[in-house]
Amino acid sequence: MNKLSYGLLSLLSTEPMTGYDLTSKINKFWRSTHSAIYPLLSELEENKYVEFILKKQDGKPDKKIYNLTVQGKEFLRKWFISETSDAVVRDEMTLKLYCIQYMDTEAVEKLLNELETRYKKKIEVYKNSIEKIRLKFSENSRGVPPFGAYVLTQRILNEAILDLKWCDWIRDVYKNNYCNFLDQNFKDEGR
Amino acid sequence: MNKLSYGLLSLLSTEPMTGYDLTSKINKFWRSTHSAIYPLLSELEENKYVEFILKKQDGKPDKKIYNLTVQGKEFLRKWFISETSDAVVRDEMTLKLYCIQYMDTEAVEKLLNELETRYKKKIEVYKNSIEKIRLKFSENSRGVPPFGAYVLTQRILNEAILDLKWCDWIRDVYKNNYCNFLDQNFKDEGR
DNA sequence: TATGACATGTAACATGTTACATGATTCT
DNA sequence: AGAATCATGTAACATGTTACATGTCATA
Repeated sequence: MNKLSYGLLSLLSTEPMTGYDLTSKINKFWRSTHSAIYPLLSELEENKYVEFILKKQDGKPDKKIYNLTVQGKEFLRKWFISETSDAVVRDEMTLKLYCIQYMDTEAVEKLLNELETRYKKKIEVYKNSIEKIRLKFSENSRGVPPFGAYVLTQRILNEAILDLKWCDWIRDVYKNNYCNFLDQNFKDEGR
Repeated sequence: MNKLSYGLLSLLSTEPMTGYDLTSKINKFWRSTHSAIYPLLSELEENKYVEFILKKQDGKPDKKIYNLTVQGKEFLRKWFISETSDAVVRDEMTLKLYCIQYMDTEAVEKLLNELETRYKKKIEVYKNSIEKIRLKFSENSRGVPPFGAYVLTQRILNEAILDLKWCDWIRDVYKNNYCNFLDQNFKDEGR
């Protein structure tokens, strides 16, 4: 089983959704595209872990609203308590920073500015996401509270805030002639 | 060009290395395996971005010690100042946490314990890595100081420390009957 | 009038992982 | 005695990305 398939079941445990919805929701936590998701949904359906009801629309293609089956729920539970595999992280930024001392100051400045802009934007986006979850839940308290999405969004926000501080730290150490960088510890004062 | 290829050039900018060395070093920041790296190294060599000298050994296969060429250095610089693509993150843990409110307390406890153990171990490992960099540099000050590896290692350590606090926070909110989770903000007191 | 959201799907290509293959030396 | 480290490589398979394909409606 593809890990992404479990992810789809996981999202469907909170509410019935279309492949389109799944694509946009899962992308906040797990990089993927609709081209990967639609075939997996078909496979899950063949294996009777999900089923869908067709909702006819005009103008747009008909919607397939997927839902977990009983087998899907059992399957989800088994996976949940099974061993969790390590995170796969591939961030081009890290590859670039590895050769930072090989590059001239101008190039380094450019990269650090790019990173800071990125993290600032991320912080804004995910702060808004949390606000949205808050609002949605206080508006209509029926339905299951999106606890999973909430804690995961909070994690991404935490990380982005920390990364921004880290950028600042790098700039400091770099400016202080990084040859004595070992004397300059990272200090996180919290928030 | 494959991103990983740039990563190999980036590592080689700090010192000449074998494919074996590259595999172990890059894996701290970018998930990959030797089966992907060796073919890319051959490709880089064909394109004259790297060259190697053969070091004969007995018992073990001969070593190929790779080094950047002038073209490789130019190529590295161009990449460094080009736009950086977004990080690809795929962490099974996040997929599991999404359906946390769907699972029973026992299963949730099991997962949170697993995560905490993992983060604690990571913190230890990367604290040691930083110590090693420190020691290595204070011992022999010849050679380029590994500034890139240092700041990247620090970042991973930061993240693991934060994730551990985050786990703690989740447990708190979860125990307090997570239905009113929206009143419970994550607070990072720093360290 | 062009872009983006909605909505589903396939095909071609690129990339990544696991297993196969070999084999000495050192540590537990 | 068995596992880990060193050291390189290939083959088969799994997975992921980009481009192709279609078409309406709302917004800028």
